[in-house]
Amino acid sequence: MWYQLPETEYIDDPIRMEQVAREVRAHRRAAVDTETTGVDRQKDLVVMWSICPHPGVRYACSPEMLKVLKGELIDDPRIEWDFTNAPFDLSMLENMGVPVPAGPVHCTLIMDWLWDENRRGRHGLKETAWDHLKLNMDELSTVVKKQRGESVPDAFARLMREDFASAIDYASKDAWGTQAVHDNLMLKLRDVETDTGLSLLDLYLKVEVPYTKMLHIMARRGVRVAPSYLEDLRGPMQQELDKVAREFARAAGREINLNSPKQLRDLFFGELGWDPIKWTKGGESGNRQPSCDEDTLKLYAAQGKPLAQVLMKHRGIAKIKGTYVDGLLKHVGREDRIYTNIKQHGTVTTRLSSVSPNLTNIPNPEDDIYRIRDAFIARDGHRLMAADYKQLEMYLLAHLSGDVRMQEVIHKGWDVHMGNAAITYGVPYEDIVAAKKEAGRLEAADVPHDQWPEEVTQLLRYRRNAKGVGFAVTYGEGDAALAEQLGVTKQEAADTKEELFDQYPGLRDFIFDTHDDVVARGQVSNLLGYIRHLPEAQSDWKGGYWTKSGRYVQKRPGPWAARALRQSVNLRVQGTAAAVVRLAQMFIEGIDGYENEHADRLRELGYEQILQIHDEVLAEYPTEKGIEAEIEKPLRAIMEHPFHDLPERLGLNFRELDVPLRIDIGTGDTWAQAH
DNA sequence: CAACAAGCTA
DNA sequence: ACGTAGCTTGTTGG
Ligand SMILES: Nc1ccn([C@H]2C[C@H](O)[C@@H](COP(=O)(O)OP(=O)(O)OP(=O)(O)O)O2)c(=O)n1
Ligand SMILES: [Mg+2]
Ligand SMILES: [Mn+2]
Repeated sequence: MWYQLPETEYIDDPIRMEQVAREVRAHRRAAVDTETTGVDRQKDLVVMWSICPHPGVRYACSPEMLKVLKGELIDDPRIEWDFTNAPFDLSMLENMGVPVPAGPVHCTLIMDWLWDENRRGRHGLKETAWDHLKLNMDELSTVVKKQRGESVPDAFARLMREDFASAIDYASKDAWGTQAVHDNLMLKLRDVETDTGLSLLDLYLKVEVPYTKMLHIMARRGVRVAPSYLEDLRGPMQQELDKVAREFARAAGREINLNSPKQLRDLFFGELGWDPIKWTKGGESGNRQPSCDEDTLKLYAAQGKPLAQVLMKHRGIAKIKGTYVDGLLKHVGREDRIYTNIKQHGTVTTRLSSVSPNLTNIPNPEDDIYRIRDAFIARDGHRLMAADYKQLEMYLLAHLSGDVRMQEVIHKGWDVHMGNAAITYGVPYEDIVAAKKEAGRLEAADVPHDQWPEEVTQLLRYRRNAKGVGFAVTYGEGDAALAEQLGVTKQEAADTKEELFDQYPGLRDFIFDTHDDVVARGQVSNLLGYIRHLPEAQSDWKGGYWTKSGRYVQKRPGPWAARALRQSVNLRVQGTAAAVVRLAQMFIEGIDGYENEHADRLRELGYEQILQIHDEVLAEYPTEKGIEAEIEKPLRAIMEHPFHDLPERLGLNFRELDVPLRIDIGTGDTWAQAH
């Protein structure tokens, strides 16, 4: 069935709008798009909106007509809503007093991402309408000549004044296009069967659709910060920066922009004749230059070069100030809260991403001297609770690989990262266990971190480094890089790697099996069936032929294929971790289809999740005596058993993994304390 | 404006 | 020849 683009109709009459509402109810669906005063999700308002209940019509409506949407449609659980970038439009509608719809919320960005995760940057309406349907969506700039420095919303507002007919035509086309792309992608997703036997449409409808709404609800809550905490850091940091820059200029004999890698490179490796130690990646152009990064500076600092020492100091401060002090303050909005934009389609592994600002890379308090996470606090009368999975991807590796030794270690409650630390750094496992225990005691006694015994800090650092080593090695790190990371010779690094893999022989098999699979099929998937396409695993191979002199040249992956092989292993684990957290978050929220008694209890207790940091859920809860123990019960029940109803929910035949899942819970007045 | 280097997180 | 997955800042050179 194919429809021409219908004529547009402008609706500004409640009686006519009621008729449109009847059409929506009859079709039980509508695509909606909003034109707004700006792109601030907390503040901006709707200046015109469009609705499309079926391909034969398209309406542009005045803001007043939202009363009918609100009064008659939005609370009807049978009506399904289609958007392109649902969280944006839902926010704008909420700003106009229209609540979150009771029915399913679809988003073509998510559909297109699920269809092909590698279309990054091309999931938008213009691109999908063209790529899937050869539909040409107007750029606003072709309808109205955008003036210099004018934003899209401003240009649309001007169009409304200068050429109203074009404005309603442009606006209603987006709702119509959204509907068309939605319908097309529904069919495409339906026809892809995944490795678990589910179709992509199953995953979309049963997991992604409710998740869109859940994430929107969470994102609207925002996260409170103490602006004064950050503001108080500014002055001292700037003074320190200035002081350090003067020291550098004195030692160098002239003024240098310490933020300019190029000026520094000319000074160090040109003028001063230092030997380059590392080279930059050279990016797309492959233009590799001597590097001035921290690793390099460390080496020269250790040789007693004051320029390197001073520059390192500058770097540490500049980064934190630019990104986390000045940067975060720019994003503080209503009620001293930061509202990050959470992208459900932000990664190729089904993890989330967080932008403007990114709240998934706030410095870890363990070695952040400015304790930026202390600026993150709860609303009045509340505290923060962080729940972070223990060694999540190691646990999942144990399950996915079936490695008996790793499963045994986990069943006994031992810590895989500590075990790896013991091997890598040659310290007794028991000492690291004891250090962690001691750290818990010190934390409870409110002893400041800089007063902890050096021994304890060091042992904890071993665990953290071993975490990095363990994942790096599993995901394909080479001997040279590991040698660099550990500060040992290449041979020693190779031996350490051997020893780590020998602990868990099943890991090698898991890695090679995954490689074989991705080479054979050009794609891999996580435990639920979510797909990652890796065509380079099939194309970029070298060798496999006989030379003229009769020698066989072994087949080996080229650089692109080798990369795809590493990515394939990582996807199966990281992607499964993302699934664990997705399901847990929806059970916590008790969102559409994920209603459960634990969620009811959490709601009753006033528990509200406000952030996800990949394997951590951060939440606010009311300050009441003994409430933590009450929250912990349902929270653990949910997070440690995310697959408990998978047979009923998705028809998959397991409820638990071969290993348990465990979480660490921490609470405090600040995010730093909650860790 | 895009490309790049650097550095922060999981 | 390269652990994976991200985002933001500041400089540079068109
Ligand atoms: N350098 C790193 C750090 C983390 N991760 C991935 C794997 C981890 O399992 C997951 C979560 O990060 P955590 O810091 O929470 O690490 P773990 O959950 O493994 O350990 P912990 O018990 O300390 O939480 O992110 C990774 O791939 N590479
Ligand atoms: Mg974590
Ligand atoms: Mn964790």
